[in-house]
Amino acid sequence: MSRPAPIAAHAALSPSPPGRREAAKADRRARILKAARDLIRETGETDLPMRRLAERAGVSLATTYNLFGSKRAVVLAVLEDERDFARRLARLEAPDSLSRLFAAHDLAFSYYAADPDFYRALWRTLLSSSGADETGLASPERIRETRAIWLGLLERAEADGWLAPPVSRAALERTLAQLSAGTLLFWVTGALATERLAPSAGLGWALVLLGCATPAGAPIARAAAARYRAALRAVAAPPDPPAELP
Amino acid sequence: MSRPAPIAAHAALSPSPPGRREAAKADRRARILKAARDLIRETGETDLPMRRLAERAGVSLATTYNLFGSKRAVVLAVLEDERDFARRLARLEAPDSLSRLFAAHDLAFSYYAADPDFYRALWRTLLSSSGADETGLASPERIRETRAIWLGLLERAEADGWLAPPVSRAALERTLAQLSAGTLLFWVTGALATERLAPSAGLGWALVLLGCATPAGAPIARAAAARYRAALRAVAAPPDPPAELP
DNA sequence: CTGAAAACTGGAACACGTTCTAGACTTGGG
DNA sequence: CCCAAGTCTAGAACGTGTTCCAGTTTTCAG
Repeated sequence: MSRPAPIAAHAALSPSPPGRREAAKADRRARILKAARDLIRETGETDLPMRRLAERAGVSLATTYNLFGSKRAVVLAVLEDERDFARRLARLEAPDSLSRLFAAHDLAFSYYAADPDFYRALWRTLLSSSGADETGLASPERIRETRAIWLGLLERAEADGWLAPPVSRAALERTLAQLSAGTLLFWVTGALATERLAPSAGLGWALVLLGCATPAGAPIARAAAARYRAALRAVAAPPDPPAELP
Repeated sequence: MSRPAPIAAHAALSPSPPGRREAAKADRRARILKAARDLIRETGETDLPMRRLAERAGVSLATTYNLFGSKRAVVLAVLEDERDFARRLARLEAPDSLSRLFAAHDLAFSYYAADPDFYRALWRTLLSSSGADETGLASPERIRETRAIWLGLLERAEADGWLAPPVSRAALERTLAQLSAGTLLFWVTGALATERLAPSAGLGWALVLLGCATPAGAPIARAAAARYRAALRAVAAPPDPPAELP
């Protein structure tokens, strides 16, 4: 009647039943993910067709749909595998907890600048099939995990006396997330050049945090805003409003 | 089997070449747009299939692709037809030019609250095909037009001494646009309930504008933030796990 | 009035995501 | 060792958006 529930991401970690069957399954999963990464990296802008993906992974098309439930799930898994944000954040140094917030932001967006075509293709595919099921833009675990990271950074900056937001910390985090998402959306749809992506998002963050800063924190936020503005000015070329009307 | 000939009644609206050919073309365009509106409104969540759209409009499938270039273009035209934002903005009253900015924001988002399913389906379709060509999320004219409106409102608030942004007015406008887009994206992907859409976006605006406010303007922005926060609290139940990006 | 250009029409075709079925294979328990 | 359950495979099928073609109708110009 119904397809067996797709295996949860990172299921290969469960150590309980080593069984040969599970091992083979995990291997197939890994092969599919690798094939997806390679295909996107090779074809650049093209979005990976499922049939070619299965062929490349040495696996049947039906198997791909058995292991992941949809193309969306494959891309999501690739995207979540690709980033070790938490680890790199841990060894990130900053003069104070407010600057650390901006440093974390820069780190988060550095991935896109490092491999724009790859991530653009990924996000494009993700957006293209966002309406099918009710799933959002990331897996629930990843969302919870990421939120916790940002909330922790905000809490620290607040405790250190840099921030005194007029709204709840959760609401502030949400605003920052929406700002990032919107900037990313502009970038994915071609309304924002890659070199302007991180500064543009950072400028938004600086303005929001400036609105939440204590008198002590305000200069730091203002300095961040100035820094991002300078970065934007350095690539001042008009960000090509997409051409149409033939 | 012959289809009734296209009616050419009172088609003398176009100024330059009234020609019967152009009139018939415009009539077909209008029929297609009306069919699209009706189909989305009826089927709700379903995205309109092009074949049924053509059939409903009494037009061949090929004709639809001749007049609009793609499904995306049809949806875009529907979306831009549906809104008379500029006109309603003109007769919008507010105690001061900063409050007027918030009132304009509320007006912009009121459309979505009034007909959520319709607009959600529209945006979903728009996002689904955003990667095909290089076009962004709106037509260039519409983008220019809308930007001009917001820039005008910001300029007025600045001239009246409510705002003193540490960045250019254009950058501020861009930040607000990205914030709105991100909030809208969360809503479209189901990460944000309809009742929380406008307050959530408004809260972001309030925080950003608070960061750009003069001492005179700060209380107004803070009051707006409090108002949006109250609205959010009124529908406090977090309906679904929030999506998050970076 | 006549011919040519323009626009529309029906229909086939392609590539895609997704689902389904029937058969073949592997694995693990008895 | 053997069998039942689980899994994979090949392939067809459906509904998409989009393109293309041949044939027909409609309009406009001379």
